[in-house]
Amino acid sequence: MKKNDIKILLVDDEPDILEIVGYNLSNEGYQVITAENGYEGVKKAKKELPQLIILDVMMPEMDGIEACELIRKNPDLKNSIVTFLTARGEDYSQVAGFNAGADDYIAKPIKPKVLVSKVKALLRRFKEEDVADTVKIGSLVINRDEYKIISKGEEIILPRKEFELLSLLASKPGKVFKRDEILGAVWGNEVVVGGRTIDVHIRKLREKLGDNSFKTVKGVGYKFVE
Amino acid sequence: MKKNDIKILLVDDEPDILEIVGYNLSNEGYQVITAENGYEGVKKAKKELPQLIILDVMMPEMDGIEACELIRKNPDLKNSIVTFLTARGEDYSQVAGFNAGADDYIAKPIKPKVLVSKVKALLRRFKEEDVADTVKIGSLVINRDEYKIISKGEEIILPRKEFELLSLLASKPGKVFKRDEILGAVWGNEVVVGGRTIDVHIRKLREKLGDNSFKTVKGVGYKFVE
DNA sequence: CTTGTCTGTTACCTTAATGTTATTAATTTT
DNA sequence: AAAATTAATAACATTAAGGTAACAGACAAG
Repeated sequence: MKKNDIKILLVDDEPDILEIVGYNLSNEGYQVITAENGYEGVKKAKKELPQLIILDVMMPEMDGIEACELIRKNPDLKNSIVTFLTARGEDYSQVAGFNAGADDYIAKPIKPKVLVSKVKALLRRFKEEDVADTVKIGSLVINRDEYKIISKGEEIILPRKEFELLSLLASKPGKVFKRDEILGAVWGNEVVVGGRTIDVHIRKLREKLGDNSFKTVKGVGYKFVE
Repeated sequence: MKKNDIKILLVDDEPDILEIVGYNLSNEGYQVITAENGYEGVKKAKKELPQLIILDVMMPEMDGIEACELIRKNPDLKNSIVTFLTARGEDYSQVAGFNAGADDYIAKPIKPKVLVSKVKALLRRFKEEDVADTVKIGSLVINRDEYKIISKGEEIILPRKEFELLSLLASKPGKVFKRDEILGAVWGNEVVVGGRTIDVHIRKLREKLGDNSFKTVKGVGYKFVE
């Protein structure tokens, strides 16, 4: 997602804040939408579906807490990040804010540089969560980052060797991997293990994923098919 | 920190201002350093490392904005407070000032009493921490500034290593962190510690937060789940 | 049909990796 | 400087991953 595709909704009743913060964020290339009270903020949030919503806690019409609760109830906005602006020392609003579903808060007085870097950090986190390091083969999702497999919607945690083996076979669906290839890739070239080792691991995978995916090619090796 | 240990750098090209403001601040017990243009101001700032820098926006040689940018580039001065002196109605310089990294501004004409109380307020703020850096993951709230966390409404204070470890794992819930990744991030790349060190710290965290959050992936590492 | 080769399966064993606890060293606080 | 807290290590316990042996079954060739 390009930076100028990112919408940030800024809700505060003080025009000064809107101007300074808005200026800095626009300057960074973000698309900034503003609202002057909670009611208007929620309305614009629903319409614009911003990635990030910055809410002042104290506002006329509808305060930030209430606005946040309403935003969290909207399914379209459940992936948006909500962060509060809170005056220093307002411990209560922090707690209430988190309870209402906020992800973070920014203390006033606002320092533009801190704000911008905080916004960047929040958006980075947002992006990373969505675009995990995953590979999909049919109904199988392999996530190297989390060392886990999702097969038919079921999350499966595999031990290292099994994970590596599956990972290898699934890296080229249809290709037959010879036994030496597999040994070299999963066990390492120097390591020598018994003749039945691969079979056993294949068997465990078949057990955990349902057999149909692993085909035996006698005298040659194994392959993974969808 | 005693009041007479506090250095304030005052940069303005008008001798009148230097005198009046300087007099009032000295009277309050602050140590006042002056400079007559931006260039000289930056030079003195680097040498004296004042806690507070008051910069006039409009100056010959080098204006306040530029001076501020230079000051902000110096790591030794990153904790110093910078505030501008700006003529009333100079909206642009306010915005530009904040953008350059200023913390506040003081409008001319200067009223000594207002100035002094503003300075006091700024220095008070300086003593407190910057901006609370707090992150929420599920029912866990991590406050990097205060090195404390809130788990299930309970406030828990963790020692540094444990905090860093939790902080790392929780920064990407679900991701499996390999042992070397953890060592690199928490202990530093050069440091070599024994093989059981991570386990022990994980164990302590499990004790304090209830085990369910930390999953072991044998042969790989650990992950945090909600 | 028989035989030999190859893979599947099971149960078991070994070992590597992690968990646990106590103790010591280092650090911070008072 | 003493006390308290935290960090690291060592030593041992526990667990589960990985490997193996032994046998069963399948398949192809003769």
